[in-house]
Amino acid sequence: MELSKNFEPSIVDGKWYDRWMAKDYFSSKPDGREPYTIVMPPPNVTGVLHMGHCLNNTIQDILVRRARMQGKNACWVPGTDHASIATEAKVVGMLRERGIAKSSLSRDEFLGYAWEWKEKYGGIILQQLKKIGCSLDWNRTSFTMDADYYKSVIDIFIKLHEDGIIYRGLRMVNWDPVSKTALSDEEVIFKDIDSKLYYVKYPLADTPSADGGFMMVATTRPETILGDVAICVNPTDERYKAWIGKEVIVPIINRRIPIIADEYVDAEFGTGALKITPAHDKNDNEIGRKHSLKTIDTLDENGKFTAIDLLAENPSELVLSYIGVDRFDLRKKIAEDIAALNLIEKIEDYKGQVGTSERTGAVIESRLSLQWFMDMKGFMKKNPEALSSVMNDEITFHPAKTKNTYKHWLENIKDWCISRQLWWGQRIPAWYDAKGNVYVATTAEEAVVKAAAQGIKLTIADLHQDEDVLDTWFSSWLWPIEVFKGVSNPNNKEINYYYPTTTLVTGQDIIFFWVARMIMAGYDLKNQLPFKDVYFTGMVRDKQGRKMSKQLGNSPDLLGLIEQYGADAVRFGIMIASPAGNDILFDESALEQGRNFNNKLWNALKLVKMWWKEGGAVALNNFSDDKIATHNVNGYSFIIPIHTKPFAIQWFENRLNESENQINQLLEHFKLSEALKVIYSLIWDDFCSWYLEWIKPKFGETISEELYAHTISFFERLLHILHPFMPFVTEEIYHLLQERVDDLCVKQNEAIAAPDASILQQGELLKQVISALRDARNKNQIKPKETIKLHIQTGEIANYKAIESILIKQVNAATITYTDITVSNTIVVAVETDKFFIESEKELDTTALKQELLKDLLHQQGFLESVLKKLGNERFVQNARPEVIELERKKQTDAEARIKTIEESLANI
RNA sequence: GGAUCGCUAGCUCAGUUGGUUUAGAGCACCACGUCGACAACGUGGGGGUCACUGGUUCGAACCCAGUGCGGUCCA
Repeated sequence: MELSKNFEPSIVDGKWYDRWMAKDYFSSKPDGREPYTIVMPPPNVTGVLHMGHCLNNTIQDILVRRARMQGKNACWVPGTDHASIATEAKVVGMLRERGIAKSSLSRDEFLGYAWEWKEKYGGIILQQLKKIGCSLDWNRTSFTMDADYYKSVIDIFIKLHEDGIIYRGLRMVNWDPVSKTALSDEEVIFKDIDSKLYYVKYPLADTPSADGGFMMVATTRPETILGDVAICVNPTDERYKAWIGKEVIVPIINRRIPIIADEYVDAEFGTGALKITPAHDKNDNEIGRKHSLKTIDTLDENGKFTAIDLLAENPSELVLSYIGVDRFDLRKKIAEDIAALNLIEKIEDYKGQVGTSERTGAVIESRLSLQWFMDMKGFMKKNPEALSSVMNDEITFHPAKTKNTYKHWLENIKDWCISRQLWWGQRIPAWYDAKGNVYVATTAEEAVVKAAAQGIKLTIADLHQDEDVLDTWFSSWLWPIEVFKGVSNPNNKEINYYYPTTTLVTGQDIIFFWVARMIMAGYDLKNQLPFKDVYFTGMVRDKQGRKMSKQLGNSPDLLGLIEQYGADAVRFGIMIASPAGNDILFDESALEQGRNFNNKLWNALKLVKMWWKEGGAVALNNFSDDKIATHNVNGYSFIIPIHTKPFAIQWFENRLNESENQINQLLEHFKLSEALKVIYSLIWDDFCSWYLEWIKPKFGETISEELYAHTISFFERLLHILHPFMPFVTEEIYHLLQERVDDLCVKQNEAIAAPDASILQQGELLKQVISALRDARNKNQIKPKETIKLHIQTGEIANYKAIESILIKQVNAATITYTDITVSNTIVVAVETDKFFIESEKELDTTALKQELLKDLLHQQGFLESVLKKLGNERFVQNARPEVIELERKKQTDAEARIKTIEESLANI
């Protein structure tokens, strides 16, 4: 078969994915093997594949494919998250485009549209994962709103309520006025903003004159002033000691409020006096509670002014005119109106921070609201393993530094607000009667029973269900358990086999949202960790280190890249530049490198196939082992091994064993990027640049059956090692190397022999000599086509006998001879303690040669000096470990020998 | 403001408990090369006071302290 010039992924990729699917390689069932389980972090059901997913899922695929080849029962579970707030926002947007307002729909109508949307767009992202080769068990595809899953979430809510962990309460929450829902602390992103600091005067009450003095307060939020209930100062602040207990007047509303003292106030900030607005600030609310102050709410759920709490005070026309004004306009308006009263001293520029909604970007309002919460401190008391298991590495975080972040969060954990004022999600199973009593139960029927148990007689008609749904993460935290039905059908065969899962791969950004909570759920519900290793990826950024965003337009079109470079090249590109836990600077040139690597493999295939002849595939065991024999060289008798195997085969066999051990070690430690680098260099440098060149026959000649069989077998081993990283190209070449029925995808690993250090060393010497001689040729402008005569002066002729034929070919020598003395009128090259004399037709440029040697001499002398200094230090000789001293002695003798060699060479010129 | 991580070649990063030839790789760069695998390539090459200042040690990129710069998380 004629092979194309380059590897063509677009033709190959889909073909193999279909075949793997047809053969059902990715589906897993419990059996006697050790399981290797990964649950995919479920992307938003309406999401599309981006670079972050690509990185994340490529890593998981590498781990899963490797486990599969190691003979483990690999199970990788796909699925999607209903992503309550994000999806609802999308559906609302879609409806708006169709001219439908959410407010005009009933809950059921809205959910109808939402499900329709989900069915239409829900699967897209999963289909895209097939394009990058993800070997997921598609039969297990799960969704966080599947019927069983939904019910499990509800059941867990009820259980935790019964445990006293979930409660309902009126608390300060983070309120998103755009999506009109409460958010958890984790969903609030703090951003730096430029704002103004307003210095407002609060006139002192009960003073005879209008100009009886005032309290000056600096605030960034004058729009909340009508909700002020006190002014607070630090009790140690000398400036204000006399004021404590007096009253001031709130501008515009003319409310009398007290001046109180609390340690919380920072005397350094602003004027040292803080206005207290318990309805609109978390800290103010704390102080308000501590000092039993009233709460006066002046902003509604849309972030617009409301006067409901003010009506009792008989507010002025001016106050009433604010009704319905948005908070940001209100800020300007109220500031102006206070200024008109001559009560603003000054306005300063101020750099502050505000919380914004992770989803809508809206500035968050702290708002007093009746919501459902989880008592996290109480929960942690019940499940202390959630922290200890991570700290003692039962659950190992990679990189380990993320442990600190985790610890800090858990030790300062706050209650989790789990209710959301949305419709898309699991509806809270709480039922209210007319008196406002609440019954937590799966159904209204059960709620009636619960009420009866409390002696309250109700019918279903008397109850209405809570309108709110649960935070998305309140369902995601069950993911590793419920994808195996561990909640809905406890102790089933699957959960007992696959759980705890093996490895979790996810972004650092959701360590609190998701990772921490899965660990908590694992211990609370299963009394077990949910996974043993957590591999955190960094964020994918662009070349300049900027976050990828729609606005910047710097997020590449992933599917376009796959089309252009091929899935393997994309996988390579993203993995080669991805140190564990660090952000990845994505650069398309890495994809080019991946594509070039594909071609390198492809061309190696073409070369090897050129050597194929009828009956070429010969079993390896047809060839006998090495033996030891005496050998005659130049009249001297040497004991040297007679290799029936050519040196190239021996060397590469050992090189493979060495590398494979190294790669396994790297992968055990999740150093995927480094492992790929080792594989890349093993294939490109050792296999292609050295091994294939060493065995390459002259044009028109063929290689021996032995060489051919070994080469095919080496190539297969390389493909095997590379397969988890680049599944398509490796499978394709595996099948092109020779006719076969099996697939690389499920080929099992074989035991790796220990490498023979002496052969590896000899290989290194050979490479070093070849490079040095080529360098010398290059520097002396000997053309590649011109042959040389090579004279070798060495104490170890045996070292060179086995590699002579390779050396001749690689440095284009006509002859090789061994010599005891310096050969005059030649280029001299020193490697280790051996000398090489290049005899050539070419006129020699002795000055350049001399300079080269002098430079080397200087280097060696400097080196020797540093070694001698060490050895001359008495304390070093006394204290250092013997093997370290031994090593330094060897360095010394080596350097001395080399200096001698160079000096002799210089004398010869 | 608190916590935390980092600073090694032009760029992105390795460097395992301090000693392994006076620091390694890939990309980029320079020179030469189009002999039957590969120019998306080959063969060579140049390039770093390991952020700075002190300390511990026979010995420091590595350990300790401080300074500077940058990132991330939390408030």
